[in-house]
Amino acid sequence: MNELYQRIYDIVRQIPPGRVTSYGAIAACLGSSGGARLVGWAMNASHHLPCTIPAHRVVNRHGLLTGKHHFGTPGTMQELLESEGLTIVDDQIVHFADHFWNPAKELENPFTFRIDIDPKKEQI
DNA sequence: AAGCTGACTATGG
DNA sequence: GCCATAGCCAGCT
Repeated sequence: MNELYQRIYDIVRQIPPGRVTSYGAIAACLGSSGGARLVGWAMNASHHLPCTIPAHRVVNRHGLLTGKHHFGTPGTMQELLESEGLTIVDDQIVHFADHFWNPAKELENPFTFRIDIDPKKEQI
């Protein structure tokens, strides 16, 4: 568990300012597609952690600031993101796809999975 | 020990 | 695109 958490924190720490990613992307980078909730729980646990985790750069797949309520005061997460040059409207990141940071791609790890092929269309 | 909850996501209608 | 369902893992009651 500590190892998995450490890996999650390691990825979150590597998110460059002004960029955001999603729980699922991190989970997928670790190999557990269904572990998106675990990432959220790790973020929650990161609060009482000595090191600083930019959890505000992690949002859900819609770019919605679902975890803003866990930053002590609601609005902190949005403020942090806006201070990095992002725009948030209605708790949602504007041009989310444009600021999205894919850990599996940016980190260039071996788990890089390409979704070039569409299994539905291929119909092997 | 069993069940519920949660900062989630994918899929089917 | 929206709603309902299911799968997922860890922690808490």
